[in-house]
Amino acid sequence: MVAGPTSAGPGKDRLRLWIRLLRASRTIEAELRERLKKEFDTTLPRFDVMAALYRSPEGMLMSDLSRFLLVSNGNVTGIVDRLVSEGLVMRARRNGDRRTSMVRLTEQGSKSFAAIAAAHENWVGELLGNVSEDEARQLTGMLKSFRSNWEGRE
Amino acid sequence: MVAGPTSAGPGKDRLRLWIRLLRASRTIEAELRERLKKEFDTTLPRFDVMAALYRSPEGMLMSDLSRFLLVSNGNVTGIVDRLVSEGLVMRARRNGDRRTSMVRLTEQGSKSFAAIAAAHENWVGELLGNVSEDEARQLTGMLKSFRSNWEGRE
DNA sequence: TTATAAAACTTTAAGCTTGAAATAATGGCC
DNA sequence: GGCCATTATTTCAAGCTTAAAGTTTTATAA
Repeated sequence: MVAGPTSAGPGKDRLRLWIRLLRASRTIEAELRERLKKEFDTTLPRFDVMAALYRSPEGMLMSDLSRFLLVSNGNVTGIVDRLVSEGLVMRARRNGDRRTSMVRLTEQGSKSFAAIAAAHENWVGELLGNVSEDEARQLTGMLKSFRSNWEGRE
Repeated sequence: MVAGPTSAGPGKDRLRLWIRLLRASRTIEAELRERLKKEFDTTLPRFDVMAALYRSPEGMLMSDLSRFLLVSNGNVTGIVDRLVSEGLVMRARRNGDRRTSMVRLTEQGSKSFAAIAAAHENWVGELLGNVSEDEARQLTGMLKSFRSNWEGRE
């Protein structure tokens, strides 16, 4: 979805907006992915999972992770598997329900993430450098405002 | 990159903006992907390639496609291979340079794309329904304005 | 010329991603 | 208790994606 509208007409402005939105996020995403790889030998999906877990020290269910990250269940399984094998994440069995397990960062994972997150924030600040903090707040508000349109869809 | 900032401080507003941008585009992208699959049995990457080719009836080089779509060379090879095997796209040998070939839509591909693109535009109009055309133009302008920051970075 | 570098692609290995099917455990309900 | 739907997760096949290595062709230039 990176190409432009193929003709003129009503509704084209929204299509243009969508295309710009997509190009912007893809460009930034590609740059962040590359830096995560080069500087920390990790990936964006791993970073995403660790970021989610960092916010929930008590842990998260696989389905929580999947819902929060907007990706499929099976996807999360694979990423968590790899993080576990790297010692950054652990699955804790639960007494109540043997179908589920709480996933949380190990101590090593938590330390590791804190370092990456700091760099990550600086990168984003740099990549969005010519958006003033005011503009950033304004844009964020606009994005928030039209979020309601698809909220709860997925 | 879907999680929120892990603490407060300067630069946080840009991080919040980035996270909202990413969530917005991922949500819309997921919805479009699902509809492309259900309604037309195709995928977003295929649609992207076809959209690019539709704009260039004379054809595009693989490297043009790759640059335009912001994806790697090898990636485009695979997608075009599949589109060729489906009869939607063709590689035309060139006399001048035997390393390259012009990739373009077949007649079937062109017809097929036109139908999908019409639906696609309606979907985007619907998903961004509560952004007025005015707001859309305004947001588009803002996104364009801070594009210069990473322009040409790739 | 004829090496040698550069350009355009393709191939490969590893990982990400989805949707669908399979497993396993739980929670009603008779 | 025993059946049955539901829930939570994993597995699977197919396709997407990248970076890096490999191939073929073209351009440079000594």
